Amino acid sequence: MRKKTKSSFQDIKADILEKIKTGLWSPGDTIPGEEKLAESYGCSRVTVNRALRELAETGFVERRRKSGTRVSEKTVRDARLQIPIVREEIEAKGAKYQFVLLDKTEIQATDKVRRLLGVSENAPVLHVRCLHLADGRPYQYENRWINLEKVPAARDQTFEAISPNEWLIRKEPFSNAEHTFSAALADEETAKLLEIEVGDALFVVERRTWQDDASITAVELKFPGASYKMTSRG
Amino acid sequence: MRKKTKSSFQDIKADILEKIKTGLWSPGDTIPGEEKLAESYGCSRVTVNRALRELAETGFVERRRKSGTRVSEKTVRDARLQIPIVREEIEAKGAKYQFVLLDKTEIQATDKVRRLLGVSENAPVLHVRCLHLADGRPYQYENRWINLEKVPAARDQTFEAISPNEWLIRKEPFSNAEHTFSAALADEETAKLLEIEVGDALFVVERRTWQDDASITAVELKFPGASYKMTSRG
DNA sequence: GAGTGGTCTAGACCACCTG
DNA sequence: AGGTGGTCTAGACCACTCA
Repeated sequence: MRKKTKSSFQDIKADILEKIKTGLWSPGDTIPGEEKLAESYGCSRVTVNRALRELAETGFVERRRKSGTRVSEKTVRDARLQIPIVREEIEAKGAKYQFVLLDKTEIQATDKVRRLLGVSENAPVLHVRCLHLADGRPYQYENRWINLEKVPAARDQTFEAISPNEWLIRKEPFSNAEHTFSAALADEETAKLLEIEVGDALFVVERRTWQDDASITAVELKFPGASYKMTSRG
Repeated sequence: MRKKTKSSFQDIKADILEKIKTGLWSPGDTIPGEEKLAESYGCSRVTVNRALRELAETGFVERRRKSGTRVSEKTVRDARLQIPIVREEIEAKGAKYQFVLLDKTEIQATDKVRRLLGVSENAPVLHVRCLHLADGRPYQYENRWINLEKVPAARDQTFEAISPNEWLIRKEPFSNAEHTFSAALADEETAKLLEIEVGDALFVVERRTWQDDASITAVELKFPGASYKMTSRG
């Protein structure tokens, strides 16, 4: 005899999560199969499947054919980080956004750049440096290399009306990225540009962007460390 | 007349993504409804639904009842960041992990701590400081506050065999966290502990953890900035 | 009110993994 | 070889939201 309680996959998901959180099902335990759960919840197997699939996506359980579904021995934590566009970040604070193109030079890939972009020797690369301002004060120093083999149109862009970042996002909207965060000390040039002291703390973001294994751009972003924070919830 | 091509939701997902990436469907465009797509792919509507649902979860499209599915005007990027446990991070590098408990004191919440933990005045808080070592060298300095109202058992823990972090994870495995990353300069105490110079760069992670709106712990982690990097792909 | 996505069902077949 | 999850189908009803 079935329970006639109406259940959606969300209720089932919540119920299973509850059992895990309270420790009724502990990490490492194998939980009942879809068929059994479907019967006990009085719903079809597909509904249970969806609940379990989503719990697996979130990392609460691990599923394998034949051996069944287990509660994860969760150790590493996944956090979702939103990397904002500088302009939006500044405007969100109610400040006025401006940016200044410092220079734009076509170069041949040096060793460092070749490593960053993964391009071959002597590949044409556009080096762009600019400064982003919030209410007229330096906010971020951007040091960027663009792979001209992949994005030749960048050569003809002045980057006066639109920043390289936004231009690239518009041009190649769907790419993969790798972000690296670190801390460093301001050297003389950076200090001057950001109007801070030599030796002040910098928060550094390095981003490499590619599409279909071909590198598009690599960028180094430096923020005055005393004021900048990046936050993620989850 | 239907195409008889066999399609799984993954193929459909890939096909739609392709149409978006090549610009055939541009940001802002409304794409055909599930019914139409199902017909053109020669599959059932549920299959198309799953493909679209997953694309919506990833942020490529936005869906609304009645008005349909649109290609996102994607601006901010979501990156998945994995915050490792120190011990696992060190061991993954092939180094030997050790940790030293510096001190452990029960205090009454100061203003700073009250703000971090969101507890009331004079709430009992455990302040723990420790140092994590890789191959005997300082790797991370941990400054932690634990809400004793929520985790009274922490009072009786010596934190000699197991670090506060791992103990808490075992005790309260499913909690929410907020991470904040920033850069700072080493003060005298931190420099001494991490065996670096005063004024060297520090990479700072602050994490606040809570469960059901009740704060469990807040921690400040400091790494020598010259060597530490945190990377996310996606 | 009507159109679109959101979800459910029952039954089926497949694919993978483990014993 | 058999058990478990993975996916598909056809049809159905619901819920939201826009006009």
